[in-house]
Amino acid sequence: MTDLTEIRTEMRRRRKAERPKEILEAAFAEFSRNGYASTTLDQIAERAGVTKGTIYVYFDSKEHLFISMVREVMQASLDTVHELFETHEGSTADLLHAQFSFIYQHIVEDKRRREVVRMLIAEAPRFPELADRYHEEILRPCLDMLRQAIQRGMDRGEIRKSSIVDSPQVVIAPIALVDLWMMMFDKRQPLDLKAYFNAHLDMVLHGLLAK
Amino acid sequence: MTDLTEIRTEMRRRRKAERPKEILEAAFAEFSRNGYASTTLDQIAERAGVTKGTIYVYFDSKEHLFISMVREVMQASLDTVHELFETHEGSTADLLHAQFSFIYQHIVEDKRRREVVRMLIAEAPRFPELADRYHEEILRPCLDMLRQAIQRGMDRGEIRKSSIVDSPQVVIAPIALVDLWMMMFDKRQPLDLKAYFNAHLDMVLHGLLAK
DNA sequence: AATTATTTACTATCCAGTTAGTCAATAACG
DNA sequence: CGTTATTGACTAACTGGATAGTAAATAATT
Repeated sequence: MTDLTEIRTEMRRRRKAERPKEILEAAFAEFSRNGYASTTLDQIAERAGVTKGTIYVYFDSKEHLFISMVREVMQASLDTVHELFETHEGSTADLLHAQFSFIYQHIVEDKRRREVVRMLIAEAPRFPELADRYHEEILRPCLDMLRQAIQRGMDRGEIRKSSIVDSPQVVIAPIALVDLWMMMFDKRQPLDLKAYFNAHLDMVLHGLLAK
Repeated sequence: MTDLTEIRTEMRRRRKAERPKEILEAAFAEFSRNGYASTTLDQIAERAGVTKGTIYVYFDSKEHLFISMVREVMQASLDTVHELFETHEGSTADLLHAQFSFIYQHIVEDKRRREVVRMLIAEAPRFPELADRYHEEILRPCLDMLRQAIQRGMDRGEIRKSSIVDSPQVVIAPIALVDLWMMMFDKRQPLDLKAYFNAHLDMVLHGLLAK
C-alpha cells in the first residue's frame, strides 16, 4: 500500500465516518427551523449535501433520525453539565453565584440546546422518552447538585431553614423562564439578561421582604 | 308552520350559531394532540361531526382555523387574568400570597391554556404574532401588576430596595417552570404542587440566606 | 473485477383545498 | 292557500402537489 492510497483510504473512511454527523447536523438545522412534521427528508438531504437515499443508508426512518439528532445535541449539553460539577468551595452564596454565572453563560446562551428543548416540548406527546432522557441526564443532575448545595448551606447555618430544599426547581426557575421567553419571543420582546441575572441571584439570596 | 318544522328551524338556527365553536373546540383537541402540521382537517371535521367542506364554510384555511382556535382559548385565560386584577388591599406579603394563590389555582391548573402555550412555543417561528399576542394580553398585564405591587411595597418600606422590580419575571418564573415541566413531563416526573407553591412564596418573600 | 457509497427514478399514500350537487327551509308569486 | 324559485348549510368526491420510503442503477475506490 502506497502512502497515497493510504491517505485516500483514510479520507474515504473519514468521509464515511463523517456522513452521519453531517446528516445529523443538517437534521438539527431543518427540524429546528420547521418542526418535526413539516421538515422533509429532501430538505435535510439537500442541506447535508447528499440525497434522500443516503439518509436511509445511515438511519432507518425519519423518526430514528430525529431521535438520533436529539441525542446528539443533548450529548453536548451533557458535557457542559459535567463541567458545572467541577465547581469549587467557598460560602454558599459564593457557590451559588459561581454556579449561576456558569449556567447563564453556558446553558442560557446555548441556542442549540434551547431549540432541542423546543422540539422536546412540541413533540413530548409523540416522543415522551426523549423528554424523560433530558430530565434524567441534564435536569435532575442540576437539581440534585442544587439541593445538595442548599442542604450543606443549611447545615453550616448560612442558609435559613426552609422547605425550599425540597423544591429546588423554584431556585432555578428563572433560568427555565429564559428558555421559555426566548422560545416564544426571541428578540421581539427583549429581555435584559444582565439585569435579569442580578435580579435572579438577588431574589434567591435575599427575597423581597425588608428585614 | 307546524310545531315540528318550528322546532327544526330553531335547531337549524342554533346549529349554525354553534358550528364555529364546535369546530374550534374540535380543532383545539386535535391540534393539541398531534401538533399543527400532523393534524388533518378530516380529523378535526370528524371530531366536530361534520365534513371537511363545512370547515371551509366558516374558516378560510387551516392556518386561519389554527389562529382562530388559539385566540378563542386565549380569550378564556384573558378573562381569568382580569379577575386577578380585582384583588384587594393588605400588606404586600398578603397581596402576593393572594395573587399567587389565585394564579396557582387558575392559571397553573388550566390545561387548555398550557396546551396553547405548547403550540405557541412549537409554532413560534411560523406564527410569531400569536406568541406576541400572548405577551401583550396575558403576560405583560401580569408582569405590570406585579411590578406595581413590588413598587408600592418598596414605597411603603415593606419591600427592600432592589433592582428586582425591573425584572419582575424572576418573581413569577416558578410559574413558568410549572408550565414547562408539565409540558415536557406531564405526570411522568411528578411535581408536588402544594410544596412547590409554598417554596415559591417562601423564596420570593425571604430568599435563602439566613438572618 | 469486486466492493462500497451514493444517486436516480419510482411508488403508494396522504392531505389541503375545490367543486358540483343535495336537501330542507324560506320567500315570492299567482 | 298552494305552487315554484331561491337561499343556506352541508356533503361527497375529486385534484394536484407533496413526501416517506424503496430498489435498481451508477459512480468511486481498491
